[in-house]
Amino acid sequence: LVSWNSLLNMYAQRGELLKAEQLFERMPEHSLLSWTVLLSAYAREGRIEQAQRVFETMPAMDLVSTNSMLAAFAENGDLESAMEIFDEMPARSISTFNAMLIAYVRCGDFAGARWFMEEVMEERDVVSRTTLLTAYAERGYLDVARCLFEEMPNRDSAAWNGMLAGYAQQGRLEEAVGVFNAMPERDTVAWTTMLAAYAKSGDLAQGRALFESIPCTNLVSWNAMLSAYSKAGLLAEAGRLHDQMPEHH
RNA sequence: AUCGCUGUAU
Repeated sequence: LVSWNSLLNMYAQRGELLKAEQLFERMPEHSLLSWTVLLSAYAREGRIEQAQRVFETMPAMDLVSTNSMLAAFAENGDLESAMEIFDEMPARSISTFNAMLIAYVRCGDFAGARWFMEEVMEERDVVSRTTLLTAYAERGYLDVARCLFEEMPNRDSAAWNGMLAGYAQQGRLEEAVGVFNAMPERDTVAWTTMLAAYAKSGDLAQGRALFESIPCTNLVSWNAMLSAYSKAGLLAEAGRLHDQMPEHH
């Protein structure tokens, strides 16, 4: 059953809904976990009604499955439905609270999000703070984002990447470079974000140089480089690069 | 002891 579930989860992660559905039906038995994976598969594709149907059909629910349903509403900006679930939960975890934070920021309710984090949540973690950080950064409140970043007791790669992306997306190349250089370690997300920052500023040469030095590329980093060329109208260069893309990407 | 839930890149 464990291996059925892992395969099911693999399809779910990739968004291969049909395969996930077929596998789910073919499985010899379903554990609570199988149901939860199916629910998340629908949620990830934005099929809220179907996720909800699974949620109602499931023979049992636990904290994780309820969190998944809550997260689905949250991602969709349905604060009301999210709250309804939240209020009725017999037990909550940090993921529960963090999902609620998403519900607030997806609604654009920043004051609500802050209030929730500071007054309602009994504990906050790096995920909670990064959620707020990126929400502010996306809206251009980079100084607020920076404050949240500075005040983090600990920063993981997503926190660093979130701050980096904030500057990158707002076209603040200098600050982006500053963050990038200050990072204790850089994963592919960080490299790709920095590449996108150069591309956005029109510095394709720097972008390309950076791209060449990425230790471990993936489809996203290739897409970033390719679309940088395309957007600049350098279709020939894009085509040349495209042909060099490794098969496994 | 990474089979499921929350934050970051195109």
